[in-house]
Amino acid sequence: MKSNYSAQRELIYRVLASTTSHPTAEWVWEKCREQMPNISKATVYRDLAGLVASGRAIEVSGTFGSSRFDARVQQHNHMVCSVCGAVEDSFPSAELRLALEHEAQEKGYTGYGLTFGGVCENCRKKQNGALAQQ
Amino acid sequence: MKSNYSAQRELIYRVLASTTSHPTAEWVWEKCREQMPNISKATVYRDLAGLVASGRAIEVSGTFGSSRFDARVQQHNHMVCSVCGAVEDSFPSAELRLALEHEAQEKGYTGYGLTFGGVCENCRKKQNGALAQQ
DNA sequence: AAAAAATTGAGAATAATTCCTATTTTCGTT
DNA sequence: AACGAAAATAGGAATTATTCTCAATTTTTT
Repeated sequence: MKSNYSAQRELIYRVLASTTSHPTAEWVWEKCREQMPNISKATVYRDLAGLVASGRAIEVSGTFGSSRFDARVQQHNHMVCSVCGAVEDSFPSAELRLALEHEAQEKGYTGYGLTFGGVCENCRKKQNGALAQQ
Repeated sequence: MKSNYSAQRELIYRVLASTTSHPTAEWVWEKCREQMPNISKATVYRDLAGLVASGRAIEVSGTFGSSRFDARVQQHNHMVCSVCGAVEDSFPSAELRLALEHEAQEKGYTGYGLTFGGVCENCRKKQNGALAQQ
């Protein structure tokens, strides 16, 4: 039975769960080292990614390798394909846009970025193909 | 009069504005080189940042140096301070949360990340202090 | 056209993250 | 409680993304 246990993984989770400060991987590593002096940085990165993949943690405003730019500054949202990383535009319903603007105004924020996760059409096709072959 | 002009800056903007593909800085650089073979990568990074700063472009789902993690996986949003980069939690109104979930379901998305931009309390205090001194 | 200011190119430097692989740990089986 | 296969780790090298430095060039002002 695959239990996925290791002392490192548990420590990393405990450290992350002990704070609400949205720490970086580096910070988690430093904290972990206080209790396990030669835990490797690679392990921290690997296990944090695993926690995210398994839904036990989230990555705030995920980066996808490099920054992406867009000259169309009118407000619109994005969808990042969780399979291939492609970024697509996503245009919100009027209802959603109003709710977002209302929230921002109410709380004194100056702007927002909304990024949905999903699977792009290309990858969806491939997945269906793969499923059909099994 | 500061016109902020340079042939490189204009080319970089034209290249960015010519696509809807949310390119990386690297991609913009490659495209620019087709027309200006020894434009420097540093210039592209610098000028893209300038375009973002001046509102002529946006950075999709902004990264702030390093990835940030959070073990509290219940849905909540974030606010990134545009002055110091601090990440705070932001809890949406019921209205907004419903609108977001509705949109995601409607479009077949699997999740979303909403990050507001703003100025955290700390920096707001400092700004006010700075203003008062002028 | 000269002086001043702003911007650039090129590569070095830094930062963040991933890769490599020999070694160690885990865990079901004996 | 030892065995062995599979999974995970440490540590450092490698890679990737981005920023920095500064002399040279371009643009703007005079």
